[in-house]
Parts: sequence; structure tokens; C-alpha cells
Amino acid sequence: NDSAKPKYYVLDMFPYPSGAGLHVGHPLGYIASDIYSRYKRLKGFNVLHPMGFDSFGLPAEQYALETGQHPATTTEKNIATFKLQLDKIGFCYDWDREVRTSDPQYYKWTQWIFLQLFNSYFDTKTNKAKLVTELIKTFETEGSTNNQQRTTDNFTAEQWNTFSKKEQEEMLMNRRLAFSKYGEVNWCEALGTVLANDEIVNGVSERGGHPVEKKKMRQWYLRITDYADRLLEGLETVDFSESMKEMQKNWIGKSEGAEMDFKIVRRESSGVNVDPASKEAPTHDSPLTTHDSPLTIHASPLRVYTTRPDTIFGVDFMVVAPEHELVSQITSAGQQVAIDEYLAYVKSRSERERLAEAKTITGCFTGAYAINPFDGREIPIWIAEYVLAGYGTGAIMAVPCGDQRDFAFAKHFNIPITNIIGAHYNGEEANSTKEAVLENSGFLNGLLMKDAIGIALKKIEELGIGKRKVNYRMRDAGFSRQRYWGEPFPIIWSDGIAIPLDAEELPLELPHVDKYGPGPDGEGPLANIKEWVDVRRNTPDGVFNTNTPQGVFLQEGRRETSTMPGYAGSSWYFLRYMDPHNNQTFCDRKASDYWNQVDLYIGGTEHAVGHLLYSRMWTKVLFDLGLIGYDEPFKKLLNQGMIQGSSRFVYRILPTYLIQRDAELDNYESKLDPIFISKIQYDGIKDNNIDPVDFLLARSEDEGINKWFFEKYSMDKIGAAVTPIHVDVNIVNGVELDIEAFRNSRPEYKNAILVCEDGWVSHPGGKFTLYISGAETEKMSKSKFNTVNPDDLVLKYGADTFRMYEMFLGPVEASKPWDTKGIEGVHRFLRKLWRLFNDDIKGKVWNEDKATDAELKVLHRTIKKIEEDTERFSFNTAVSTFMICVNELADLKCHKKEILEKLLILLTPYAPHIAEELWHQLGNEGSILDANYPSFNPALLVESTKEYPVSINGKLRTNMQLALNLEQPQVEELVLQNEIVQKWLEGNQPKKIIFVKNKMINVVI
RNA sequence: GCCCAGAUGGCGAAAUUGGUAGACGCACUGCCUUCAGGUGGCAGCGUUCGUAAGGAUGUGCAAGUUCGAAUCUUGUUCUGGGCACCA
Repeated sequence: NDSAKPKYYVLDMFPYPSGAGLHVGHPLGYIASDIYSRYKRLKGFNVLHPMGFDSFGLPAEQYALETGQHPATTTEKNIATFKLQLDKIGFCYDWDREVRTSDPQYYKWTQWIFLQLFNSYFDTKTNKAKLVTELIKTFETEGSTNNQQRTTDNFTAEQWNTFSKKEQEEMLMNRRLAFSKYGEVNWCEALGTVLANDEIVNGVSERGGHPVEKKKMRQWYLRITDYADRLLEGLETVDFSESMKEMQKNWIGKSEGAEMDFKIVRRESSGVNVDPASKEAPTHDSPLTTHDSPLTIHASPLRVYTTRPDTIFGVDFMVVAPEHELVSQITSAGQQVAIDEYLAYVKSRSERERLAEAKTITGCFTGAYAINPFDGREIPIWIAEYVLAGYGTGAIMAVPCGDQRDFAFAKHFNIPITNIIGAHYNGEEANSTKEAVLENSGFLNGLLMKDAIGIALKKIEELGIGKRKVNYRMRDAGFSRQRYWGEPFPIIWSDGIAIPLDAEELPLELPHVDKYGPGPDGEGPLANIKEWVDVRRNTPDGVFNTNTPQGVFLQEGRRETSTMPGYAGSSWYFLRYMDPHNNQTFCDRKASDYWNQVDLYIGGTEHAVGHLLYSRMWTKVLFDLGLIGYDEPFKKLLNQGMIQGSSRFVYRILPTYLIQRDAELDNYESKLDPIFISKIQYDGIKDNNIDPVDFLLARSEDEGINKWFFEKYSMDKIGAAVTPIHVDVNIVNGVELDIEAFRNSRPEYKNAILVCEDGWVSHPGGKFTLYISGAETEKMSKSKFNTVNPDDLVLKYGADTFRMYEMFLGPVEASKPWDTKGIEGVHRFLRKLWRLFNDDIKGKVWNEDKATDAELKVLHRTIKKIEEDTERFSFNTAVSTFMICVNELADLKCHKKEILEKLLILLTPYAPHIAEELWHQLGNEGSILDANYPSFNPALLVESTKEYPVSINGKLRTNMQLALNLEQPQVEELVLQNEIVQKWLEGNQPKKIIFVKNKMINVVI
């Protein structure tokens, strides 16, 4: 933390230490960051390159639930495995700075930062977080002014002072950055627990397939929406990929539009407008006067949000989210049954499903109407799941001619469609253009839609029926989980008031539990530990009281039983690395000022919207509170691609007769050896629709295919099925199956019969033949048997080969399938490099002779290219450059220390072990990491001539060696004399000759 | 459904600013070294016509801009990723 050198902070996204250990996909980003760290160090920087573990999380808890092992134990074990694996690859992490989010000494500060969030509010005047204590002061003297917070529950100073303690706390809670309110969770009654979206498949729980429904529970949230604008603006100042920025922008989803109020009317008598059994919708032009029942105007209006107020005359119906509070109030008696049924259906569906299955159209008419304020039309109000309660006002005005979803809905329920865009609407699909001229649109007629937006908005505001409104798709981040393995909240509930612990009481350690099942009433496992939950705190005066900052004596309370989500610890870990052992503060200001922002952050795109947004928000809050000096944590983000697994398949052919379990064949497994057919036969069967039975019959001629079976049972009575089965990629060489290894992989494959590529049948101890397996690219995963363990490769080829091969696969950002085969090439390169220094027979061959110009040229071309490629993270081309360099030096028979020594320094970030070893063989003391990075001398690469490509009409025809100082006229003259050019000219003059110096020549004829 | 990214030999890929498409590596073929295998070395290797010289063609598909397009523009097809409690 103390250095005269410029600093450089290289950070990897820290891993969740899963039990499966590392596969070859994980180290990709780590290798890139390690190369860059070493490179920066050689370039004279003070480099911070730490590593740690995101060790709280659901999988460990799930595992605990199944096996009874404490998550702390399994986590500890998994971390040990991870570290062992990482160390084998030779990463230069500063393990002295390791952090673990589940370590009490770490989460002490996660809890502490949570308290800062709890004790802060967002001041909309300054767009900054401020302390709640300041807010209380202004409340006492000025009341709430509504320009300091976004909430609308306003009061005067007098009112504030007469509020009860509880009422005051409620007002404050509505403003805190970390706050608690009732929110919906996925509740699974059968499991008695709250489920993550990921734990729900097709609307039922992944475990056990039990129904899941929405349930309102008290939850903690972070008021990230207040930071929406700053999170958007901050994107302009950071170096993230465009797609990453785009994803964040979409997530935040800022849109500008209007909120409008519509009067609601309804008739009290039942079944007047609509037969509940019919899907037929009422039409807006059915005159109210034909109905004899009294018309009532509902007290509160329907508030909708729209980005297109210009389409107000095209509104044919309204859609309200099923959860909307108005639904129960406005539903007519006649529609009550239908609405209730619909609500029950919606309750069973997750939000993701509702959006994803937008194609299936569902909805229900409420029996109420909204009145269009401009033309008085009655607009039927429906509820439908495609409108979400959480976005906008939870209600929309539907314009079927302009919005595809509205259009589909109108078509489905036979709602008449008003066309306000003339020929732009074809009746077949909606058109969301803004370029059309409005028709059937009252005072907006004849206006271009994009101009009409502003005019309509102005009118709406003038009439006082609505106002401009900026909306965000992003919602406040849910911050509590009904789980065990996470940070406990430093909060005590007493009489409905959330009381924060004092900083001195942190960390609030996670208590030990014996069971990891849920607590009562949907609470987390912590609720089961009564002695932990019920608190009486000793105050200095010796009474079982607590003196809160607000001056209330607390007799007893109940701890918050939910825990923080996975992203809590990862939202600030980059700060802890700067000052990991400090027990006075989360990170000393001096340390964070010195290391400042993360210069290079490397990780996967999967964190685009979660982790990256949360950590950006936390950084902004800490900045606002003056605890750190910058409000964007990551200067540059590099996303590594995913390494996909290459799965291999064998094709098992199985008579379906066996599946029917004939009594005689109960023990078939012992008699019938599994039969596998090769890829070519599988394709043949599939492509030509061959009946697998016919195939088997034909093969049964061969000895060995369970002759007894085919003799005993007539094959035409039984069918057969072919199933592709994953086979461990590690026992397949390319696509060629290692038959022996396959037979040994599972007991039931011991006597497997393999119908091989050439048609020969392989049985145990039989002919040597070739079985080609099928191949497919999929996500790397244990269950698909396509994982490749880096340990095996490091053992076989060494860490340097492994590192360079991972880089050589392709650009870091690209996703690519793993193929171990090519690793030989990189290994050969390193051996070839070694032979520049040492001969297998002669031993040492390097010498101290003076380098020739040709050798220097090779070296300096390499210096230039390696530096350029490393700087732009093009590690794959850098590896190629090293190969070219070594090939050329070998061709030149160059064994000169003067050249090789510099090459080693260039190589050391990529292949640190061999570089260090050879560095010492050359007689150097100390680590090669302390060497001076060689500087590139352009003078050595200056050429006097160039081999120009000469094209005729853009097609390359020949090359010409020309002096570089030649200008156009001289070049033209020389080109015209060229034999091949003359041949193509056939005696004519060219139209023109294009000459780009140092590039090419093109003759146009 | 919405959003984003990508598509180049048998395979992974390169081409940094519109200027010699396929660098580098794998696989494959032939040869040298060896008793043999491995290692190491030399040569060939987009497709196609041709003994060769040489020609035609070629960066998912279709069109356009340009002396010149993998690269720019428009449309289109396919593939991968993300879309609020796995991490």
C-alpha cells in the first residue's frame, strides 16, 4: 500500500466455491488477469492482484439440507480444493489479502455497510445519499418537503412532532436506502419455504414438483431505483463493452411518458353487460342508456402509464394487472365469478412465465369501464397477466392498432379495433410507428405522431388529468432471503420498529443450527433458534433495556430471521482487498484513495445486471457518505467468454420388449449385454428412417450380439429404441472411443457390444476396431460428463502449456468449445523454446555471441507485437507471435543470450515457470519479474523496399519488389513495364493506376 | 416474447485503419531420422479445372456503396447468451 510506483489494480470476479471444483472453463479469465498483472509489474507498476471467495450461497445450504453437513465445513473444504487447483496453474495472487464473504471478520463489515444504507436516505435535491439523522432534524423544523425524497406521504413539522414513535419510524422507513416493506415471494406450501426463481420449474418447485404461489411477506429492499439516473450516467464514464452497457440500460429501463387518470364507471346490477360464460367483450359504443341499472362513478380513478399519449384516441380497452388494488373494488357482480377464477389461475404463475409465455393470451373483463376524457368513450377494463403490477402504475391503456400485445389481446377477445394511423395499419398486425399521421384522433388529427406526443402531453397536463412521468423498469432490489447461509441482519424488531445494532455489536455471528429446514410461517431456518431470536440486551445501566438512538427503552425484541442475499458480500469485496485485515473500518480511506478504482475487472457476462449494478450502487452510496473517493468501482471491464464442453455420445440400442418387463426376462440385465451402435449407424437409422429392429436383425448375423435373445424371441414381435447417452469425454480421443476404458467405466458396460464404424462388432477381448462417438457442444457440466479437469492437464503438460493453450484457443471474450487435442502444439512450442537454450544431447547450447541484424529484427518485431497484443488483451495472437518468433530463431539457429534473454522477459507473463527457470540458467540472479521490460527499437525494423501486391481490377495477379521511397509516377512506369501487367493489358492503356504507399497497387483496365 | 452478441478451410482461429483472405496451431498426406514406435526435421494442405504453367471460385444467404469489402449500408437466415432469490 506504500509505493512510489504507479498503482494498477487487476481484479477477477471471485468464485463461488462449489463442490465440483474447477473445470477448464473457470481459469480462462484468471489466466488473462494473471498475464496482465505480471505484464504490468514488468512495466513498472505496483500491482494489486487479489483473490477470495464468494462463500455464502444456496448450494452449500442445499447440500447441508441433504447431507446434514454444516455449510461452513463444506465451504471450507471446497475452498481448500479451489486454492490447490488455482495454485497448480501458478497464479500470482496475493493470498495474504484473501477475503471470504462468510468469514465473520468480513461480514462484520457487510453488516456495517448495511447499517450505513439503513441509516441513509436519498436526497433528490442533491441526488445524493444523506444521513437519516439529518432528515429527522429537518422533519422536526420543516416537516417533509417532498422535494427531498420520492415518497408522497407528506407532513408538516407540527404533524411530525405529534406522530407516535412508531409512526415516525414508519415515515423514516419509507425513506431509508435499506428498508423493509411487504413484498411478494414465491411460496411453496408443501415445502414450507420460500423459493428462488431458479428453484421453480414450470410453476412448480424443482424439488418435489409442488405448487408454488405468491405470498406477501415482510422483506428487506435496497432503494436502488433512486440511483437509476446515476447508474445510467455512470455508464458513460466506464470502459465496459457496448453490449454490457446496453444490458444495464435495458435493465434500468428508463422511459419517459405520462401518467393519466381515467374516471371509472360501473353498473351495480348483475350480468347487464356481459354474460360471464361468454368471452365476448362489451363494445365501447354500446350506449349506456339502453341499460336500466344505475350508473355509478367509482371514487378513485384508474391511473395508467403510457409512453405514447399521442395514441389516446386509439384506446379500445384498459388492462389492469390482476394484483391491482382496484380490481376488487370495480369488478361488477356479474363478473365476480369469472374474475375470481382468473385470479386463482394467475396466482399460480411466476412473473417470468407470465412474460415468457406472452403468446398464450389470457384475461378477464371486470365489468367496469373507463371514460376517455377527450371523447367520452366508454372503455372496458380488463385484467390480464401480461400487465405487471410492479411496472408503471400496474395498468395500461391498450392501443391495439399500435401495440402487438394489445392487438393480439383484442383479436383474441373480439374487441373492436380503432384505427388512428390510416394506411399504416393493415388489420393484420399492429404498427408501432411514430411516423404516421394521426386520424380519428380529435384535436390531434393530421399531426405526425412524434409531434403529437408533446402536444397531447401538454393538453393532458392543462386539463389536470395527468402529468409527465419518467418510469424505470428496474425495481428496488429484494435484499432478504429466508435462508440460513448468508449474513444475518444486524436488526432487532421491537413493537414493529426495526432497531439497528450498534457498530460495537458487530459482527452479529450466524448461530450454529442443527437443522437447515425452514422456520415457521415461511421464515428462514434462523427462526427455529428461539434463544437466538429472542433478545434482551444489557444496557450500561444494568437493566435489560436498550437505549436506542431515538431514546426509546427497549425491553425485548426479536432478531430479524432472514439473511442477506448472495450479492451483499460481493457488492464491496473489491474494497476489502485494499485493506483486508483492518478491524477498525471496512477499508481505510488512505488505502482506498491509493488503490482507487479497479483498473481492470475480469469476469463473465452473467453478472451484467446483478452483481455489477449492485456493486456500482454500493460504491455510489459509500461515495455519497464520504467513505470512499470515487463513485464507480470498475474502470474497465473485460468479459471472458464461456468455454463450452464438447459432449460425446454413444448410442444404446435397446429392444423395447425389455422395457415391457416380460416375466421371463426379469433378469435380462445379467443375460443381455448392452449394445451400442456407432455414430454412422445412428445417423443412418435416423436419416433413412430405418427401424432399429431391422438393424438389429441384420447385425445379429454377427457372432456375439446376444444370439440367444434373437433366437428365443422373434424380433418382429418386439420393437427397439435407440438412445444417445452421454459418455465421459475423457475416455474419447477426438471422436474415437477408448473401448477398453469404456467397458471399465461402469460395471454394466463390462461386456458391452459395440457395433463399430466399419460394421465389425467389438466384444470383450475381440477384434481391434474403431468406434466413433457422436459429438455436441453444450455447457460444461458434471452431469453431461464433458468436464475437463485442469489438474490432469497441468500434470501431463505443465502449467505453462496449460496457460498458453487456454489463451491460444481464441479471443478471451469469445465463447468457444473446449478441445484438448490442440494442446500438443503449444507443448511442442515450449519444447522448441527450450531447445534454443539446451540440446538433448549436447546440453547447454546458448552463447554470448553478438546478435545479427536479422536476429535483432526478429526480436524487435516480437517485442512490438507482444506489447500491442497484451495491451489490447489479444492473448491468442500473442501466443502465435511467440511461436513465430521461436520458429524464426530456430531457422536462424540463433542461440544468443542477447536475444533469448529479452524473449524470456516478454514470455514470462504467459509462461512464468519456464521463463524463470531459463532466466536462471542464463546466469541471472533474482526473479525475472524484476527484470526491465525490453524496449522496442523501431530503427531496427526500417525497410527500404517492399514486396507490393499488384492487382488488375482488384484481383491479385503478381507481386513487385519496389523501393519504398518511390512515388506514384515512378511506380506507374515500373508497373506498366511488368510482364504480367502487360499480358493483362493486351496492349491497351489502363484507365487508372491506384497506388497506396506501403500497401498495394491496383491497375484498373 | 424482448434485448445483446456472433457466423471465415476438416477443426480452433488470424487479418489492429476498407488494401496480398486463411497468419499461428490442430488434424491429415508424402518424405528424412530410427530395427521399430515415439520424439525431432523437410514438404504439401480452402474448393475446383489442369501433368504443369496457369485459370475460375471463395469469409452464413441476397442486394448495394467502392478502383478495391471478411471489414461499410440495407434486408434475411441460423447459432449462442441475458431477461430480478443458482452463482
